[in-house]
Amino acid sequence: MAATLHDVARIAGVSIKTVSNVINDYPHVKPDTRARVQTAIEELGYQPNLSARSLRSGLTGAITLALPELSLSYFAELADAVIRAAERAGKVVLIEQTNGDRTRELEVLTSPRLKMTDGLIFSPLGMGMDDVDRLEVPYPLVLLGERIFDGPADHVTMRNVEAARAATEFLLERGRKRIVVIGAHEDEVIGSAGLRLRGYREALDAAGLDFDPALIGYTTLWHRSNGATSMRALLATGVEFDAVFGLNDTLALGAMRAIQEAGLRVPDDVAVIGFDDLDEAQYSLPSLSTVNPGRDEIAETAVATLLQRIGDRDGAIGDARQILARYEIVERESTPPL
Amino acid sequence: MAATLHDVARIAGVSIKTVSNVINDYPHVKPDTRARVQTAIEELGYQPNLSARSLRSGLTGAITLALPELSLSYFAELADAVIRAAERAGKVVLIEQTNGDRTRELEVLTSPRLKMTDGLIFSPLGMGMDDVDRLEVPYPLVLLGERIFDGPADHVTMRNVEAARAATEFLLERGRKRIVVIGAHEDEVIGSAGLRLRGYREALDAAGLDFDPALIGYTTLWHRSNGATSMRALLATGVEFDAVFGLNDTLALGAMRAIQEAGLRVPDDVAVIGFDDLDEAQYSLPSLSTVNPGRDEIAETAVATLLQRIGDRDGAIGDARQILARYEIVERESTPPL
DNA sequence: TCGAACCCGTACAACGTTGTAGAGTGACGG
DNA sequence: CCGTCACTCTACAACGTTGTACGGGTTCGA
Repeated sequence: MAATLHDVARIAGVSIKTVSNVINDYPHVKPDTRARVQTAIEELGYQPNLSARSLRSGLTGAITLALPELSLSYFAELADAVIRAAERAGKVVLIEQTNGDRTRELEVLTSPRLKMTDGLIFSPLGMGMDDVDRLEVPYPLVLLGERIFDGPADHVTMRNVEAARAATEFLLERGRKRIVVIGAHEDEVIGSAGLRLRGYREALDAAGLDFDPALIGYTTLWHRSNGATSMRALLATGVEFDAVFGLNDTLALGAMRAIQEAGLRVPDDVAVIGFDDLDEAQYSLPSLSTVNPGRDEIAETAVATLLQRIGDRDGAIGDARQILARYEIVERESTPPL
Repeated sequence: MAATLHDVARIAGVSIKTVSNVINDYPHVKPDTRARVQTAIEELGYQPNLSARSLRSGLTGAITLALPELSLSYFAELADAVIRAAERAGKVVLIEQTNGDRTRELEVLTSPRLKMTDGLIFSPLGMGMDDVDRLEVPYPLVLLGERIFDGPADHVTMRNVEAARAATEFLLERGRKRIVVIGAHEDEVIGSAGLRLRGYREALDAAGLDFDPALIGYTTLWHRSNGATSMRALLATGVEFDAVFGLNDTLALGAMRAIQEAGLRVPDDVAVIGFDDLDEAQYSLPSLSTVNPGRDEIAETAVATLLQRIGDRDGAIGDARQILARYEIVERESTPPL
């Protein structure tokens, strides 16, 4: 059986509270008492019982990260970044997968399992603005993503509209005029698809170009195969274009494959840009230009914000905050200069 | 503040133990008492305090999964599968990243943070056979991977040698005779690289072909760029070959890119096969044939085995077991039939 | 020399839960 | 009519930790 404070105390010949004081670096302990206790601790290989500590303190030292699924590279890389940020703060991360399913997401928000941790970083995909009040929860919560805005919780996200506009302008500056979009969602206003499409339209407007609905490829899911399928469908319509903006990298990579299959060359005939800056974007053929939406910054900020809320037991921080990460265009082979 | 058993008991007019009995479905509770308690529970929105329950029971209902990093697709997909399997059993998963660093791995094995969970599923990359006794730990442990065999813990893994042999034979059957290997490790005997290379050699032997060291590409890391670099180096030697066996999918995808850059065609000039059956293998151009090493089965078995050990407090199960998953060749465009 | 101030350590209670022991009630058989 | 048994519920202790309150000792200045 694992050693407890009592065991250590008995061996060191002190009270359990003194042992506790040594462990928690309480200053008023005589050096030789401290040494005696330390020796006993090492001798027994004592490690504190975290359940007992949690019960006493009300804190666990863990946080939950709820996201759609780790098989999606974007979320895997996000989880990686969150775990690293948490570790730097001495916290540990528990992961829940929702599959982007609204019901499951709502479940997670009220799951008793959350009580195993001190707070939640939540990246919903199925919930929408109608569910905004479900975010009114009795524990610290930081929201990610672009499904819900102006909710009752701190929200850390990316500059979707500006970044998408910048990506589009990046193509326009390189002489491309007919830019296909892959991954649009019908009638969506917010959500990654809606916002990024808005950025695209803003860039066209600013350049005095007309928006051509024939250039928009719709697909609900954002897997690579969806990018390829959507692109093939557009190619089949015979519409003319000289560039593609994939609303995320996997779509762009799928689209790039379809373009090449059709005998067109990237980037000579068609320039391609993605969004997310996944690791694999640098290894495609040709390597994929993309938008780095500040994922590491988002993870870092989300963890820091959550820990602040956890530490702030009397609500000194105040209302929900909106925090936006910096984005950056990453130029690679798929978008050559003029 | 959150409600406790005391609050519920007061409202329902019973003792806290009766409430506890209702919650734990203890049979001898009068129906109307039960109903009264249920009502009180719902009225207060009572949820049990898991820290207290853990303290009392010694179990947390969580397990730790320690792996190199989630940014590597293989491990992201493994984590996904482990989380799903755990969830089916009502358990939750906490993830630790080691970066495949030996020191960090040894740290994780003795980290106090492990006490937050009931057991560990451990996939080391830096540790080796010399560290085998470090696996003698005072908590339930299931080992994954091929760094350590015949250790003191249950071990769930894939049939590396057989599967690699099957992949090689698959190429041989399709008329390929000079098969490059990408991803070998100098002088490695076990480890994924060592075992898969052994399978490759066994297939050659069985076919009466000589092993040609000129066909082996060495690279320590298994990222896509390493596959590309290693392949370029081999191309530069001018050695002749008609197929490539990437010791994992990312290497194979990187190698495929380098082959295509060099003006060779896949699969006409060079057939390519990988190992792991990552999601992305089906979306490359051409799509990549590969070995499905039974990842889902490994995850499922690892969780089941760990939970057995956790439930087995008096050591009834006995010695460490070795469990091997079934593999399967996945045929795609990169390896056309004869 | 004495009180104040500080240092070091202890005892006890409490966090919220569940196991154990046992008390009270009613039914039933002898 | 009494003992037994099954049922329902309660009181209490315990899991291992830390906060609070306090007691005895030393040191220092007046």
